[in-house]
Amino acid sequence: MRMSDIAKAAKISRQALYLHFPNRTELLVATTRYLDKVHDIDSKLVESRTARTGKDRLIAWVEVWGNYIPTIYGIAKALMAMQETDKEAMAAWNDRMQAVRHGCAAAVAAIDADGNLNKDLTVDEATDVLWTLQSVRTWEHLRVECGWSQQRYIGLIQNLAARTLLMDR
Amino acid sequence: MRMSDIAKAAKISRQALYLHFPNRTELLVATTRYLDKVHDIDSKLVESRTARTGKDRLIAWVEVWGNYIPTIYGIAKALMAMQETDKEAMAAWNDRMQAVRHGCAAAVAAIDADGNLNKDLTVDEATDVLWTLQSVRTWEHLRVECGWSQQRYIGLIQNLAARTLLMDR
DNA sequence: GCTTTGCTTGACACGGTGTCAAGTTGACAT
DNA sequence: ATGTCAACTTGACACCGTGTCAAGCAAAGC
Repeated sequence: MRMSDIAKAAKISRQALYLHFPNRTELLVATTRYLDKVHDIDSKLVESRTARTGKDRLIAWVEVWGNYIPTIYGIAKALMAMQETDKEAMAAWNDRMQAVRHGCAAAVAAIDADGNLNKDLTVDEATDVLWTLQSVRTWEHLRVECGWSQQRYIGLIQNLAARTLLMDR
Repeated sequence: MRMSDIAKAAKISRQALYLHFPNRTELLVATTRYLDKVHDIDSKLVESRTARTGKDRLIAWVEVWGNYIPTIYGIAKALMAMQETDKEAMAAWNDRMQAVRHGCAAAVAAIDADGNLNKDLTVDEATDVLWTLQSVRTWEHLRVECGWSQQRYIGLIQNLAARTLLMDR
């Protein structure tokens, strides 16, 4: 997606884009912010925190974030591609991914509070594992490379996360 | 890594590079082939197949491939970055990743032959899951983003793969 | 001594980003 | 109706990295 493509789609000149956004990176970042607002992701995340047990919360969290990935995937891919060259893009993307990590940490904390966390893992390790399983790259691999359905993806990650993070049943 | 950087490192002119490789993609692809040859990855993979049980084979396979990732990571990253724009780079990378998938499939088949495969998963699903856990992106996420050591990474993936693919103990 | 091979220098086209200058258009106030 | 301002347009250009082309050089092999 070049600036000229975006301009064409918006039916303005390429130069007019630069009147609104200083550069490509800021345009992409602004778009993610806009998507977050439109889809009201924050309130959905809060909902996932109302679950009673840590396990339920984990399942809910995986579903909420996992189902949000498809809506941001296009932008996410573009932003990830710019990370190598653009420091600002990197910072913006890392910032958003840290927010996801906090979601993971909250779910892990809830499990731990139940005394239900797999004893092989520290809280930090468990958070990293969940964060990795929930990453856009993992979603991309299963959905795009492996051709899985969204439903199957969600089900697998829930299963994987439960098996890995919860104490042996 | 620009062509001029590579030329400088090789102490030849940028143009001389084009006398040896038609373009950047082919240079990168040739480098992966060279690395495979130098590190003799094939024979290492064969070794991992001598393990007696499916589980042992899984553990060995995760270790062999997981420890090879660091040596190809630089090239892999460059090749992955070109996938969006360059069809040839995409084909080359996919080809190599299919080889990894075959390794995953072999390990899963060995587990299945032992009658030890998690009944929630088909052979194909199990292969996809292992392939995802073993992907360069997952390695990158844990080692670079999360700052894990190589040893911890290997241990986790072995643990995760065993917990997910093997029948409940 | 002549040819071939592998390299060099230097120039240039192309595509994409970002910048700059000058001109157009329509809304609004006076 | 006139002036002003904001939003936009067109068109040009610099920069960077890839890939191409031409001409020249230097050492090896016959």
